[in-house]
Amino acid sequence: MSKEITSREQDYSQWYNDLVIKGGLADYSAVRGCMVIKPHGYALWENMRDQMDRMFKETGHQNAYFPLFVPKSFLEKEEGHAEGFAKECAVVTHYRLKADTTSKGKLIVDPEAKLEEELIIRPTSEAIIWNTYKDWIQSYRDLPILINQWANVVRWEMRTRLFLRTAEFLWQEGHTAHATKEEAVEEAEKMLEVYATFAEQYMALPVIRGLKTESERFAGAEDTYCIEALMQDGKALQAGTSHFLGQNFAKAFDVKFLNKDNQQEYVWATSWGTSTRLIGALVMAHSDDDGLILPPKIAPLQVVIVPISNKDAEAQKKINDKAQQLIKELKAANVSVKFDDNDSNRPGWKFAEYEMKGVPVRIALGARDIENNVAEVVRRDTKAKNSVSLDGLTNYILNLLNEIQEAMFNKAKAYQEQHTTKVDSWDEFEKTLDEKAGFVYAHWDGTAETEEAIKEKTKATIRCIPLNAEQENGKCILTGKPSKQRVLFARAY
RNA sequence: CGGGAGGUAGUUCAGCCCGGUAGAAUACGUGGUUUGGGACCACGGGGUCGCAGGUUCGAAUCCUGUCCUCCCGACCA
Repeated sequence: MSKEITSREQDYSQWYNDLVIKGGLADYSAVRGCMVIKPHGYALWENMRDQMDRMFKETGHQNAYFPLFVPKSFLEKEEGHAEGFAKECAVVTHYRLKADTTSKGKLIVDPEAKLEEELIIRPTSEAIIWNTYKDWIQSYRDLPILINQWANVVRWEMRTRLFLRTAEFLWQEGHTAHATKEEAVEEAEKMLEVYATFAEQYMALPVIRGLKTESERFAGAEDTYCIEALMQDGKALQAGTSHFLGQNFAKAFDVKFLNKDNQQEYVWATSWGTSTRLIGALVMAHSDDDGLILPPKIAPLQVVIVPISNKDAEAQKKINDKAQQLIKELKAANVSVKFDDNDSNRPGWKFAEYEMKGVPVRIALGARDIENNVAEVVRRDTKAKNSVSLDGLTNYILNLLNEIQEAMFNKAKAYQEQHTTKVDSWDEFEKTLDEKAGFVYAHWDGTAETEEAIKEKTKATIRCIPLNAEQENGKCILTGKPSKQRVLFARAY
């Protein structure tokens, strides 16, 4: 990342937008606040989705699908939930258009076709799902219900940004119902760990696991667990959340079950979600000025082979034959590989193009290499070039992909550690945020007022109260009141 | 909703101050030469200058209105 970019927020925004657009992930669309996810970006999402889906299934969940439309009255039922989302809902009021008799070729909303009850385009699905669970649950034998849905949701945000905050986005949302509080809490914590594992092992993105403060909690939740990641501009990004919903939705939708003692009880609930925002996290955490750098485990394309064309037909044939053989071997080893022999672009153009797209490994093959029985192998993360023997090249590539995956995580981890600071005074706190940015661990007196005052003064928020953190007596940096544990502060997206 | 910058070719933009034939780069098409870090030559297609009024012999350019986009704030479980 260039120095100029760190210095100004606007430049960083520009840098990020360029990476997303030139990296071929997505583009702005004709619809305000919505983006077009292009094939490269969608393939990346599919890889992430498939991996997470496997992990959900391994933890006993099943997929299902619920309606896009939520009747307004459903959304109203859980008060906190309704308030939290009311300001950003798209609303369907009519079901028909008709020709405008005063203006040829134009359509108007048919006033005759007004819906009796407005439909809200889901900003999240708790309401419609709990309305359904009511019919599914009678006895403790019906529990737990462990369901996940892959879907799109709409939140009418005032300001949007590619992947990070779009009006419509793709996500998964898990919704579970349990017989006991303990089981529900365990579920929420288990899914947080699934997210953290996915982020760290697949996205090469180190995260901090924690609990949100009351003011940052999900609308309708008792507790919100989250994973927080650090971006290269020193700002934090919430990368996934898992909520313990208590009995709030069960009470709102009257979902009771008969327990073993033949007594009616409200069901305990969780919900958890991650979205295409993770792609934004990936871009901001790993990329450099030459483009995206994608972790091998989720990169849509892991290896690209660029032939260095040659006028000599025989030499050219040798290059192509060798490339085909390589492709066969790599594919057999489950590596996704592309041979770009498109003649309309020269090698240099291709090098730059695949760097922009973040392909982890590039192999260049020219007549000179064939003569020496080698290939030029370049890794995207460090740009290191190596001349590698063609014998055993497939094994070399397999090892290299693993090495890149690991190196990317280590680099991001080191960055996070370097940009994590413990502070004990207000001056130190402000100075760190302004001059160093990143995560800041500090003591807080536990009140919402102090949290708000700190946000007001510095724009920094409490990202989370870290889980399993050491207990330590200290004084709140703002009020000086006693505190037992440091919390994680940062300026955030 | 406040502050700022913009809307001209598919894209990025120049031209506007000082009114007079609609421009560049890039992308695209055809042909050729090329190919080890974003090639070159030739020819070609492509724009009612955001929209609506006004001033003028004449408006991308000046005036008024209006719509939209982007960035920064506000907002954002």
